[in-house]
Formats: sequence, structure tokens, C-alpha cells
Amino acid sequence: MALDAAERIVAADGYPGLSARKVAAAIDYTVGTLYLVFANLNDLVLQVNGRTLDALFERMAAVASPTGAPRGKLLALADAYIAYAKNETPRWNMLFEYVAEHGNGLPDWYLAKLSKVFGLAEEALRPLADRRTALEIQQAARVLWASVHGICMLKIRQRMDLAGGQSTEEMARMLIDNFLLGFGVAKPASSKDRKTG
Amino acid sequence: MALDAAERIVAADGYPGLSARKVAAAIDYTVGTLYLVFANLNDLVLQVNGRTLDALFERMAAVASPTGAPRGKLLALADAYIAYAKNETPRWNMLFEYVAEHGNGLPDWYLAKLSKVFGLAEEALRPLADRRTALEIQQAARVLWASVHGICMLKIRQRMDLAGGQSTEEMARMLIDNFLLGFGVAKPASSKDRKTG
DNA sequence: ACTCCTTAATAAACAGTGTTCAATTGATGC
DNA sequence: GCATCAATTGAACACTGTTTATTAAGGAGT
Repeated sequence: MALDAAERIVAADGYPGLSARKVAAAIDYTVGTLYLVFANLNDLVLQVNGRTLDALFERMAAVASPTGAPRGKLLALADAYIAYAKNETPRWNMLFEYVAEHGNGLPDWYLAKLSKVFGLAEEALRPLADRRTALEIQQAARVLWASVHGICMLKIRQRMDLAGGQSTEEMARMLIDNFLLGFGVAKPASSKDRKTG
Repeated sequence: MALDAAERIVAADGYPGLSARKVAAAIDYTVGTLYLVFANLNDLVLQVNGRTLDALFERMAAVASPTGAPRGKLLALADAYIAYAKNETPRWNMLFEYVAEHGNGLPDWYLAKLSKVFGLAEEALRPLADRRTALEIQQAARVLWASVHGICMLKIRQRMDLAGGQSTEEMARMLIDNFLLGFGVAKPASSKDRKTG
């Protein structure tokens, strides 16, 4: 499949190294043939991104035990997200290098995959339903997730040593701990109860 | 100057619409001449980005009154950041679409500009120096700033309606309020003391 | 066996990209 | 007038995404 080849190329040479001719050559076809299957290269990229979201969801769902305290679950989710971003950096980067066409945004099936990933954070916060409204929980989950993403982004994309010596995981932990404290979740007595990878 | 022309092109056509020949034509020169001034197009982009960081710093510094409570200052900074991202979206986007060359990261002068922006958040948190160590404040500032950036990113880049009906400003506010609460800053009595638009 | 039709795939072309470099210009000093 | 030197050019190279007329292949119907 063309998508497999595209993933290999991106993993090896990054998003800028991806070209229609390279993908076509990798599957022993001509560029023209590629355009019979995909509307354009953006379309191909979007489909690869869809697969990336699926992979991301699976990795994160694997570490989110169905039961458990919000804090532990969120930290596990964040670590899984960060691990994926670190291990599959080019693919992860491509998720955000893709820019939607002018006018019409992302297709529905893609948005569905996105919100499936977001849903994991939401689910982790659900035990707070007795203290917070459903809307508040949904909003908090998305704020938290966007924030974890932002931390990941700045660390990996700009690879900056501006983080004050903190690792990505430590920054995510600081964020989640303080946010949850403010949101009404008490911090466990010992703050050293979890290794940060 | 070539940088002025490049900024105009990016503002009009976005980062993908920027090309060496367009910049050269806009200043009535040839591409060859451009390459006597800039090592390559990435170099030009980096310098434009440097200017963008300067502009961003000025806008943010303008709303950060020298004295004031951390919460109010941070909210003002976040609003200024979001406003800039919304008003100058293509330029702001380019800040993060630029990818550093393989191997060597960003140059020192660029990192200095970046940390100058981060410094504003740090400064806003400085009144907490009696309760927190300098390192904790530095780390918190960077965590917060990366998070605000992440919120901005997801809203603007993927323009998603996945935010649960919240505006970017509301999300930033939710983040800052809860984080600060956890970090040891009491929330003012009324939560409607500041308009968000 | 011989058409007819559909489908798959191609090669070639077009306009654009970043980047380089031999050749040309213009002005300066002598 | 002539030589020198820096600034500037235009053309070239190897790419890019995308389109399209043309070819090849395989059945279906007679």
C-alpha cells in the first residue's frame, strides 16, 4: 500500500523528504498512478495522519486502565503521548505540519479520530462528575490535553534547553498536578510515588 | 529590505506562498542577489521569525504592567499572545513551521529572543518568590507558557470545534486559574472581574 | 478469432520550487 | 583610457505537485 511506503519515507526523511515520486517509486508505480488513488498529496498526508492518530490512540488506550484515579491516569496518558512523540517524531510532527486547505477544514472522519484521542483524557476525569459538571470536565480535559501537547511541541520542535532543566515528562507532571489541585483533586501524600520514565 | 517584503508576502499568502523569487521580485532584484544576503531561504525565514518574536515581545510587554498580581498579569499576557496569534496568524504560524536543520539547533540570538518572551511569564510569577524557589518559578512559567501556546496552537491550526464551545481565551483562563490555584495562588472572590474578549 | 469496451498504468509535459555560478554590468582608482 | 573590484544578473540544474493524452491489458459479445 502507498500509505505504508509513505510512512516509511516520513520515518526516514521526515515530512519535507516526502514526495509523490518517492512514494510512487517505493511501490514500483508512477506518479500518475498515485493521483488515481489520492486526490493530491495533501490527501495522502491526511490519510497517513489518520493512521498516526489511530496508533496514538492505541498506545494511549493501552496504558489507561479502565479504573483508577484521575491523576494517575492522566499522568500515564501524558507519558504515553510524550513517548510516542519522542519515538516517532517525524510522524508526530507531520500531524501538525499539515495545514488544512483554505476554507474547508478537516474532514469529519479525521475530527472523529481526533476527538477519540481527546476522549481518553475526558474519561480519565470522569470520576470527578460528582463535583463538576459534564461540560466542565470536557473543557478541562481539552485544556489539559492541549497543554500537554504544547509542552511536547516546544520541547521537541524547538528542542530548546529553555525548560529550566526539566524533562518533558516532568513538565507535564507539573502541569497536571497543579491543574488538578486547582480543579479539586488532592495530590497524593508522597510526590515520589511514580517514576517518570 | 528583503525582510519587509517577506513579511508582506507571508501575511498575504502564508508561509507556503513564500518563495525566493517572489521576495526578490518584490524588492526588484533577482534570486541570485537574495542568495548573496541570505545563506538560504531557511535563513531568511529564521530572521523574519526573529522579528516576529520581537513584535510579540513588545505587544506582550505593553500589557504587562510592572506591578500587579500574578494572575492578572498572566491572563493579560495570555490574551495578548492569543490576540497576536489571531491577528497575525500566518506570521505566528511560521514561527512553528520552521524546522531547524538536522543536527545543529536554533542559533543563540534566536534562543535569546525566545527566552525573552518566556521571561515575561517568569516575571509575572516572581511575587511568589516567598513561597516558591526561583527554579520552581522558572519552571512553572515555562510550563504555563508552553501550555498557553498549545491551546492557541490547536485552536488556530486545526481550527477545531473540539473545544467544547470554549474560546481560546476561556481555555487559557481555565488553565491559568486552576494551575495557579494548585501552585498556591488564591483566586479572587469574583471570577467575573475581567472581561475575556 | 475478431472486434468493442473498460480499466490500469504510463510517459511526457507544465509551471513552479531552492540553489548555484559563469558572465555581465557599473563604478572606482590610476 | 584602462584596469580592478564589487554588485548584479540570467541561465542552468535538479527537484517539486499535478494533469492528460496515449498506450497496454483483459474480458464480453458475436
